[in-house]
Amino acid sequence: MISVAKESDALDRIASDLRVAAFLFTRRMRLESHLEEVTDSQLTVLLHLSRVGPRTPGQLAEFERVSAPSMNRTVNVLATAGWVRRVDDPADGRRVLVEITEAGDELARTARRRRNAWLKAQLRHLDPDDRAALVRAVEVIGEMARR
Amino acid sequence: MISVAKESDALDRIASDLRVAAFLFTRRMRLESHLEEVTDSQLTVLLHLSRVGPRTPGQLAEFERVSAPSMNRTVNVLATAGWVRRVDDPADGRRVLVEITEAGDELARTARRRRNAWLKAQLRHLDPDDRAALVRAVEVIGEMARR
DNA sequence: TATTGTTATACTCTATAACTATA
DNA sequence: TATAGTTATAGAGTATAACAATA
Repeated sequence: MISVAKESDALDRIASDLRVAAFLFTRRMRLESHLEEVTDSQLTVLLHLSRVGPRTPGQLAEFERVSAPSMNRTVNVLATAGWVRRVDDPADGRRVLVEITEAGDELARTARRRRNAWLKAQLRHLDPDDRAALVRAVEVIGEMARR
Repeated sequence: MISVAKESDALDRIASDLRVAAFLFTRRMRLESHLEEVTDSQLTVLLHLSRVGPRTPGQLAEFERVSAPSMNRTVNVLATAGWVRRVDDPADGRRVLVEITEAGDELARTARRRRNAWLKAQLRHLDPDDRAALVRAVEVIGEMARR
């Protein structure tokens, strides 16, 4: 029974540390983003659209794991700013496709570079073992988040 | 020059993947927290106070990497709910200490258990190599966030 | 004058509930 | 009746600027 308790304690420790690290890391990245035109969440949607092409609001919400109204607001902001446009789906009158504009695509590229600059500088100084662990952990964390 | 470009591209890829993973993971954990009495940010402050004892609002803000007014709002919510109290520093009239109450300490313990449940279940199914990579990566990410 | 805490203000992110239009 | 999108509403988190009190 002792080993079961130890195992549970160890997992507890990892869980707490991981949660705190992810939380602080997310905040720190937002701080180091130096974005002016869009917020972090907005840029994330923009980058997704840039990579995968037009998507419905519902698909975007599911992918980003947020509610439909929440995503709708983000799309509104992006559309008002001219980074995306809504296009009616000719095959189904209920559906709408959100499409990145040329200006949006341009912005996504430059903003992504700016946003990654700080993090890349951090990664450059890691030793190879740590970097390898990080790469594997990123996959694991991503899978857990999406499972 | 090619290898320099490759290195930069590789770092770019890791940076993007890490950012997305941390972002989604944080959202997913908030979703799986099942907290009613406090939000995620509030509980984080509560747990910190529970671990390290009374701290000034300024110290809390610095530790959590948020602005002083932002932390002040969080402390206000916690104080109104009775989870913490403010105590004047007798040695320096400008300073205030934020102290967790007994009820707050009790809440912190039970809420922490509830919040970790989902994540622990995920961790339990990882194979040992992945878990080791995760542990090391958590240290690395935490250091980057706080550097 | 410098430091610590707080208030004022404004904006983003988020969710649930309700509503509209189409299938 | 079910689905997709949207609007209405409300609350939390965040920052900058301004203010108050004390050292």
